[in-house]
Order: sequence, then structure tokens, then C-alpha cells
Amino acid sequence: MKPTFSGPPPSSMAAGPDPYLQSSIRLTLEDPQLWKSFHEIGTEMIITKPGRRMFPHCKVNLAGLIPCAKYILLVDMVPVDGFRYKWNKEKWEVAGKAEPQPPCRTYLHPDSPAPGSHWMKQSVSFLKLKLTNNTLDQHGHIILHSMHRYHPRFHIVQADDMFSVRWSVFQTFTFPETSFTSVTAYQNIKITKLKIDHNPFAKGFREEGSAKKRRANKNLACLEKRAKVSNSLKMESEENSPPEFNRSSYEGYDREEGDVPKMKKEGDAVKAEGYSPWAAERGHAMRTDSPAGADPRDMYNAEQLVPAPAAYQPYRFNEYGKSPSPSSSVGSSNSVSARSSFESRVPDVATVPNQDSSKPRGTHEIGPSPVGPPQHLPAPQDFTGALNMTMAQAGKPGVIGHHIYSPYGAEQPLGQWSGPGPAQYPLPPPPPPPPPPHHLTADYPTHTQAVHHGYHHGNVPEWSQYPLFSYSCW
DNA sequence: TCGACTGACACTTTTGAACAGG
DNA sequence: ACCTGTTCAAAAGTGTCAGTCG
Repeated sequence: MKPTFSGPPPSSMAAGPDPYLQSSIRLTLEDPQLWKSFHEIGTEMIITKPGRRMFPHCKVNLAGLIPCAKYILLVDMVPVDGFRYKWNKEKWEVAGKAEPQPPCRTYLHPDSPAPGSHWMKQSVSFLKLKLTNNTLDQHGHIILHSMHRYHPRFHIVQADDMFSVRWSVFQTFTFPETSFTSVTAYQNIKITKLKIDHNPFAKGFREEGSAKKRRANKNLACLEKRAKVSNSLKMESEENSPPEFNRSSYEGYDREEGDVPKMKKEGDAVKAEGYSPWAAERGHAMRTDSPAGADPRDMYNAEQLVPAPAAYQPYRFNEYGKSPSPSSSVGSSNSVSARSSFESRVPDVATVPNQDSSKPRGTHEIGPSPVGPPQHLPAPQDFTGALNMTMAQAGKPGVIGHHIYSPYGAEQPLGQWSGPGPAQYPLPPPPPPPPPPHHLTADYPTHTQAVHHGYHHGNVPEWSQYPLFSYSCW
């Protein structure tokens, strides 16, 4: 776990701390159990034209940073696969190929840049991050397509200012349980209930709440109506737990709002994974396997090849909750560590995360993808993002960088959608994709494994050749 | 016809200005 | 003059639902 990555220190850090120390950076997700509870059902995030916050929102704890060195924190959303989904009969089904990727944007944490001590003294919240489906958005919100699946990535960059970002080392972390399906209206009533139960702004919709009966009644009516439509669910006219679907995981919530604690211990959590709607469909596929070769994320291969192999370095998974990371001291007791382990930043194409799985759960590291180039994260996007950010910053201090994106520009091919991407699971060839094989869980066999990888921009040959994407902040 | 999407709505929490008191 | 705490209105965030659109 001691990373040792080699690579030229960013110029920006020349005077600063030893870049090698970055390897000890740890990122832990706060409220992992809440995330898990959503994840097990199939998290949905509403996206609206004016922008909608995420719930749960991303909140992390950082450790291992150099107190006096400055860092920039970024978050972006990457497609989980190359499909579009639809909610049909109480479950998500593949509805075709994903739409062309919308303008890529990265959310820059408002405090950036800030010294490591600042980031570590308390949890870092991305509460104000908003998601939108408006491709012409001028507010800097992260643009997503509805009915597609995404997962957030957290980037930590040691840089004194936005200008030096491109020369800095990027360390990226992802948490399997934070994946979600973007929707313009909730599809799964279980998710709706969970949101209502845990989101304070939705208190008015809680049945037991003092709030309006009128609303409550309406809610019930609505639920019933929906339930009918989906004949499969007979349960919840009120609060009965859903039948076959994730029953166990859902019940916990059903009756106790905010009672996340009810969630089982980590050990159980792993099992719970099996209840994931996505997982269920997939059957065992999700777990151990997903042949790398079949990784849906293969679609990213192209991009990765372009920029720099180094982009996808080693990933390391940590088992969810398996014993809190020692470093977790920084964070709240309930947090998942993305972890301590940092792997070599040396371009090691072989060690890509793979979704999966070829390794048994519990394994912390993911083996090399048989399939070749690293996959999963779109490299170009990363680099361009940083670049764009820098540029934006230059032109407009501090805030929203705009849109230089060329969403569907020529570079697109290099982008995430460059390939059909099927892969990980036996997805039916192109066109009519069969039942969706996956869910994030599939991608990440172990429950709360966090993926972590670092890369250096210096490995990028030509920044200018990649599409820029703006970043949003605050 | 149907599913995805939109905007108004009622409700809630959050925010911050204004004010009072020490 | 400064600090702290309280109050209150405005702003902003929620899910719902009827209507629109393709």
C-alpha cells in the first residue's frame, strides 16, 4: 500500500512537498451506508434543466495530504456503460445504446485550491454540485443524459493554482456505491421513499410527518397508482416492504427514516449486494467476474490509448467497510475509505481496474484486464478537464468555466462513446441489448471497494488535441 | 398510445439581513 | 464599537402531478 509512484514532480510543486508522498493520500466516503442503501435498490438522481442537487450528496474525508501543500478537488461524472435504460416492470432494462456524451464538465470544489490541512480538518462536501440535462447549461452544472448510468469520480490534484493543474499529479477515487441512474422523474418508488425518508427537504412528504395530510394522501394515491401499473409490486400501499425486490435492504428503511444504522454491518453488506436490482438480474455474473474482456467500459479504450497510458494506472479496491481504515480517523466513523493504497503511477496498463473482476471479492486489487488497454475511465476527459479548467480559470477567476466544449465534435471518437462498449457482461451485441446485465455492483464486485488511481499529466503528450471540458463550481 | 420530460405547486430547510441585548 | 444571539422573510431544495411532446 505504499505507493510509490514515480514520475516527475509537477513543476508547480517544485518548491513544495515531495510529490511522492502523495501516494499516501486516502479518500473516504462519508455516509457509505446511506449510499449503500440506495445502491442496493438502484440509485436514481433527478436531473432538471435548472440543475438538481444530488441526494445523497458526495461528502468525503481526506487523509494523507501534505498539510502545507495546496490541493484542488474535483468531481466529474463518467458513464458506467454505453447503454440507455428504461424502467420496465419494476426493473431497469437496457433500452439501447447510450446517447452521445454531453459536454463533459467537472465540478471544482469551491475551496480549491486549499492547503492539505484545510481539506483534512473536516469532511469535504460537494453539496452544491448540481446535475442537469440541459446541454446548453450556462451555470456550470454537470450535464448528464437522462436514463443513463453514471458514477462520480473524485480527483485530488496537488497544485498551487489552477494554472499548474496540468502539470500536477491527479489521483482519482471512485466509490462503487455512488453510481446512479440519471432520471427526470423517479422510476423506482423505493428510491422515492428512501429519498423522502432521508432528505430533510422532502420531510413534507413523509407520512408520519406532521405535514400535510393532503400531500400524504396524494402520495399514497400516487404510490398505489404506480404500484398498480407495475402489477408486480403489491406491497406498498403504505409501508409494506416490497416483495421480491431487495426486500431486505429496503425494509430497513421503510420504517425508520434516517435509520441508516440499521444497515447491517459491513460483512453483511457484502451480501446485501446481491439484492441490488441490477445484481439480481445479472445473477452471479456480477460478482466474480466480469471478464475483463467483456467489460462494458471497453468503450473507453480508445480514449485511453490516446492520451496516455499512464492515465489509468493501477487501481486498488478496498473492501467496503471491512475495517475502517486507520486513517479514517479523520473522517467520521461511518465512512468508507477509498484508501490508503495508492499504487504506482507508473503506467501500468495491466493493472486496470477492471471492473471486476476477475478477482474474488475482497480482493483489494484488481487484476490486469485481459482485454487490453485499460479501461474504464476516459482519460482524455480527465486531462482535458484539467486543462479546460485551467483555461477557464484564467479567463474568469474563480468561477465557472465555460464551455469550450465541443460535445459532439470531432474528437468525440476519442471519447467515451467511441466504442460500442459492450463487454463486461454478456450483453447482446449492439442493437437490441438484452437485459441489462449490470449495475455497478457488477462492475465492482466488492461492495465498497473504492478505486483509486493516479496519473500525471505530464504523461499526456498533447493536451491541446483533446476536447476541453469546462468545470463547474459552486 | 405511451414514455420521457416540463413546469407549477406546496412543502421544507437554509441563508442572511435586521435587530436587540450585553 | 463590537460581539453574540434571536427573529423573520426570502431564497433555495424537495417530490408530486398534470400537462406537453415526440
